[in-house]
This record gives sequence, structure tokens and C-alpha cells, in this order.
Amino acid sequence: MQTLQQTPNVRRTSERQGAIPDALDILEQFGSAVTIRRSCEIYGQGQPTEFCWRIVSGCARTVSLMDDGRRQVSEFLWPGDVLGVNDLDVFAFDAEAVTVVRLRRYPRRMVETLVQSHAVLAVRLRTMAVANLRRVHRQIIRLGCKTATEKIASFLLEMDGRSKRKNRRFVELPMSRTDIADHLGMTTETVCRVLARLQHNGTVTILRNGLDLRDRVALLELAGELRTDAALAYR
Amino acid sequence: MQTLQQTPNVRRTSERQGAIPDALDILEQFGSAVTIRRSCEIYGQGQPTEFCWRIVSGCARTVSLMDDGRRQVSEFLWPGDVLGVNDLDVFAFDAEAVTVVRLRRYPRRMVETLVQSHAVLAVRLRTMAVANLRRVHRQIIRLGCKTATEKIASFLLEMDGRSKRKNRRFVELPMSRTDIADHLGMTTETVCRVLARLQHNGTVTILRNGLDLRDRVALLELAGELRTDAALAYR
DNA sequence: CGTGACATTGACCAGCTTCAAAAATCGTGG
DNA sequence: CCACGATTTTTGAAGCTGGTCAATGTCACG
Repeated sequence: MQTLQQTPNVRRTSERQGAIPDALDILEQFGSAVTIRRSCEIYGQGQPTEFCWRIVSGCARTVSLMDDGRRQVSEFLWPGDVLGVNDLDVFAFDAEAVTVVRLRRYPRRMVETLVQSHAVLAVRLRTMAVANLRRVHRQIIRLGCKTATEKIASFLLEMDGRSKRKNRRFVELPMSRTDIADHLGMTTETVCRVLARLQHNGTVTILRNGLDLRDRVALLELAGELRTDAALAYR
Repeated sequence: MQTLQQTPNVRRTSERQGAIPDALDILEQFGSAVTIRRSCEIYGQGQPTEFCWRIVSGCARTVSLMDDGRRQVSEFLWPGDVLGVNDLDVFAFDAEAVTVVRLRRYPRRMVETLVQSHAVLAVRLRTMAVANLRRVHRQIIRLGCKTATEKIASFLLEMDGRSKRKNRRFVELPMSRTDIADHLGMTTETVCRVLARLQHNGTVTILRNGLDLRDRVALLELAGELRTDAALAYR
């Protein structure tokens, strides 16, 4: 179900990002490259937390599945995001590949050890954990007190904010409509209908694998986040 | 709006809990006692994170308020829970007292310093952060893929699991129906109706300031969490 | 004992879901 | 490269859960 690949040459994060050094580089020499095929499992809920991962390329999702088939997609993960560091003994949910995902895999025990000796690394991991917590809380607000349209608008802005290319109007949406629905607590049909309406009134244009944000201001209004500083949170 | 009290004698957490030592004791000598009156603010969203707190007694809530009046109660906090440690520069939301709340307040800078030298403390804080993250994810599942009845049932079990007295059937609910509604993404009316129905079919008995869980198994079934190990998560 | 906040109940309504089916897209093999 | 089957997306019609609005009941506190 999944393909493992060892890369001969270890390239550091900071090299990839230019000349900026990254605390995560401390881990690099203990990492190995892993590639997971589209819609395959990265790890499963309940499994012991032997490893953790950092996404190099592609998109992943964390999923909770209930026995009657209902599904909750907690979050989508992008290059730079880490997976499985905020679980103690066993993983709290499944992680799956939305697209083909290239990962760097690190032994958890090694990370825990290095954190003891490298304060920069500890700080970096904590910062990421806090950022994760904030995203999760935006998600709670989305689920708890927003209408279908507001959810979609807010979600699109979130996805836009997380992508690397800031200036482009194109938002990549590699996940299925069902993924989006299960993420926002609605049905695929409603997701489609809302997107169709947004396209109809000229706010977005639906494209293959994503869409074009024609009117970002309208989206901010629809998301109900114009006045709040939440609008500035998607950085 | 809020009353500050200095306690002359500093009592340690471990003494209170019996003879078990607690890593949080390291902080005790730098803490001061604070008391916040019912429905008053503990801290506000956007304020610099000068302090953090640990609840000694009472119940608190974290709240996000939107400009049109909609409200999201992210979580309820109980004795032993910490407040404001998972925010970096400024607080992400408001924290308010549900009942009169007695707190221990610590300077954030002091905590950050002590964490550097005391690994036990760092581990303890991290464990609490992870526990918090798990609770938040159960909340996301509640909001994302549960019906009104399931939400209430699941919420009652969560509250039951968080209370100290395990054997008692009484669940303390010091928060208002509106608080519960804003926590579960529904209206006060629906909360009332669901509770009324649960009382009608003998699952619970509504009492002042809480209720009596007459049939915990029925609640687990209603919460849709019998098969899942989520049922065991409320420890 | 009165007053105001909160809880409860009822009637009606709307947004979203459900069910069903057509259209588009993807992937695969000839 | 194209054809075909499978999957996903989209659209439509009908139904239901939960929301809205309004009125009444209950409790705490001065």
C-alpha cells in the first residue's frame, strides 16, 4: 500500500528555504525519506508513536472515523507541517495522503532526546504546536457558529493563507469535495452547491484541482471575519 | 470587576492532592492567589501574555466572540487545569469565570525560565498541552459530525469524566444553558428540549446546578461512542 | 414579595440533508 | 491516443432536524 524510498543525499531544510537556518535542521541527519501514495495511510489511530514526520511535498489529512461511517477530517497538512509529534503514547487519529506525499521520517525517541539538549528545537516544536492549536480553534469556530457559506468562505481563506504562493489568486484544493465536507461538518452536496453559488456571483472560478479567488474581499465578508482580527490571522 | 487576594501561606499542589509530588510545585513559590467573581474576565483576547494561571477551585470558560454577537465557548476548565500557557505573544481568546474561581497566577516569564532548567516541569506542561489537544479534537468531532442529542450525551459524559468524584452519578453543570449551547454549536432552546427528552425517557434527572446520570450506558449509546475507544477516553 | 435573569415549552419556518440521477472527470488498458 | 468503466462532481426535488420567535414558568436575590 505504501512505497518507501531512501534518498542517498540528505538535503537540509534551511538549504531548501534559502540561507535561513531552521531549528528542524538538527533532526535532519536522523531522518529518512518516505513517500506515501495518494489516499494511503501514513499512520493509524492507536498505533504506538514510534515515528514522527515532516511533510516535504504534497498534502495530507488527519481523519477520525466513527463506526457508522461518519468521518471527521480534523485538518489538512502542507509542506513544512509536522505529523505525529503531539501524540504521547499512541496516535490519536489516522493520517492519510491526500496527494502523493513526500515525507521526512524521524524516530520519536531521537526527537525527544534532541529536544532535551537543543532548546532551539524545543522552542520551534512548541511554536508549531501553538500554531496548530490556533488553527484548531479557528476550525472550532467554523464548525460551531458558521453557516455553510461562511464555512466555505472561511475555509478557502484558510487554504489560501497556508499556501506558499501569496500573490497568486489560485488556491490549490487537492482534496475531494467529500474531504472538504467532512472537514467542515456538511455534505458534499452542500459544498458543491455553495461553490456553485460563489462561482455564479463571480466570487470564485472553479478550476481543476482548485479555484481562482476573484474577489477576496467578498470572501472575507462572507466568512464573517472582516472586523475581527481573525481576518489577519491567515498569514 | 475582579478581586485580588494574597494568601499569606503558600500551600503546595502535592500537599493538597495528598503525598504525590507534582512538577507544578516548582512554580508554587512564584505564584500568587487570585479570585475572580462569577462571569468576570480572567484575561482578554489580544492582551499580552504576562501571566498564566492554574485553577484551584471553580469553573472557567474560554470564549471567542464575533462582532454579530455569535459566541463560541471553546472549553470549560476545572480545578487543576491551566490557563494561558498555550498562547505565545497575546491571548487567543477570552477567559471568564463561570462560577467564582480561585486561581494561582504565575508570571509567564518565570514559567518560561523554569521550564529551561526543570525538565520535569517541561514534560508536565507538554503532557497537559497534549491532553488539551485531545479534548479539543473530541470537541471537533462533537461539532463536526454529531446530532443535537449526540452532542449533549457526549458533552455530559465529558463533564462527568472531568469531575473529581468518579463514583457519584451527579454531574455538576455550573454553566448556563446558553454556555452549553454556545459550546456545542446549538441554541439554548435545543439544549433544553434535548435535556427534557433525556429526562422524559429516564436517562437523566435534571437538578439544580447539574443533573443525575441515571443511565450512563444509554448515554454512551446516544453519544455514538460505544464501540469506539472514545468511550474509554473520558478518564 | 417583587423583580430580573434564566429555563422551558410551543408553533412555525428555513437551511441543510437525504435520496436520486445526470454530468464530468479520472484512470486504465487495448 | 482513444475508449470505456469507475469514481467524483454537480444538480434537482422532497423531507427533517434544528433554528427562530414568542410566551410562560422558575429561581435567586435584594
